[in-house]
Amino acid sequence: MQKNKLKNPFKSANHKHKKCLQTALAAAKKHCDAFGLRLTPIRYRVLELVWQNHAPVKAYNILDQLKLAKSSAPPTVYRALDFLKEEGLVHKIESLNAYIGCDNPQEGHKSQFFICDDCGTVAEIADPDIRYLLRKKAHQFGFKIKDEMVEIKGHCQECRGSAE
Amino acid sequence: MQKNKLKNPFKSANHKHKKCLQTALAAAKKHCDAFGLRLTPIRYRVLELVWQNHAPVKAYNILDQLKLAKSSAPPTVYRALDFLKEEGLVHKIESLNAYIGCDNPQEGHKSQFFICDDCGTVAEIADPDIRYLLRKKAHQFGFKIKDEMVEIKGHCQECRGSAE
DNA sequence: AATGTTACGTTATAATGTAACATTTTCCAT
DNA sequence: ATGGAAAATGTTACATTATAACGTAACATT
Ligand SMILES: [Zn+2]
Ligand SMILES: [Zn+2]
Ligand SMILES: [Zn+2]
Ligand SMILES: [Zn+2]
Repeated sequence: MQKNKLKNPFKSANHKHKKCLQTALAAAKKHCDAFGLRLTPIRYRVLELVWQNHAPVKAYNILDQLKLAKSSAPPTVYRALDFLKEEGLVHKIESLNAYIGCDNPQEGHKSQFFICDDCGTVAEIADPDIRYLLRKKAHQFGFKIKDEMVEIKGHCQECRGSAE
Repeated sequence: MQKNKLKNPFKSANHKHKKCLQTALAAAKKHCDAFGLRLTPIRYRVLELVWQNHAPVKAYNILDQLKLAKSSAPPTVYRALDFLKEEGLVHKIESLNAYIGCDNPQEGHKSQFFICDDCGTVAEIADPDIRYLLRKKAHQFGFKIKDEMVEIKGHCQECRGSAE
């Protein structure tokens, strides 16, 4: 197993989040342009709302915020989320029924999530060692992997520090 | 990384499932006896229904089957499931919102699940290599793991064989 | 018997997610 | 440019999953 260097994927509490948001929105535009996909106003707005921070956002929370501008119904949100998921621009955190923006849409969509139970922040990593090991294990009993969900709950470094 | 031998954790389609059921129920009784816990008729019945096969069972499916005997409501099922989860006798498959009996309640409750999209069968493994790797990765950025969800979707050996 | 504790019953409702169909907008070939 | 197909959105209704709140029953301890 090779050494894959891993810097802390958690964002510090005082990072400049506006930059995260802008980067994500720009990357989404670029992605959709490149593939001839339509990042419509609704989709763009939903993506923006998913990216309001690094904690997962619930579909009905997004819906409430859409309603502030104009009357909307659940399918509006779920359609936009489905599109964004499909394109790897957001991920669903299954254990929370909530959605989070993808850091790195271009590099494939199989990631692992570390979720801080204290601050709610989620860190996404796409670690080749983990994926390799899962594939190796699956191979041992003839299982062919199509999709992977790895969601790890616990306490992030910042929250552990401040808890003492 | 040591070699952990891994036999196929999937049950073949024609295995003697009555035995799985009996073993699980006996293990549950033993566990509850040992810890002074009450495996009441409702809890026992719900466990039995969770174990009707090796595919995850939905709460409202269990509820429907309880209703055949007597009028029941959602809290009845969810309370029983909560108890059984707490004791590691069943697991919730988060990506399916469904429940499955635990093969091996005594050895801790952190497992990985391999889910066949074709036959619905779920295999549970408790692989130390996977857990070790996740802990190692988490440690690299100061994350303290409290809970782990690893749910892998794909096609089991039997279904792959018959698909050709 | 009185008390505390755990489990269960019951009703209502919250939270999450889809089906189905009508309407509008966009795209693109003529 | 323009008509028709395809894609996206609007709208209503509904399905599914889960919990809150409150009361009662069963069981154990004193
Ligand atoms: Zn940020
Ligand atoms: Zn934290
Ligand atoms: Zn079996
Ligand atoms: Zn299968």
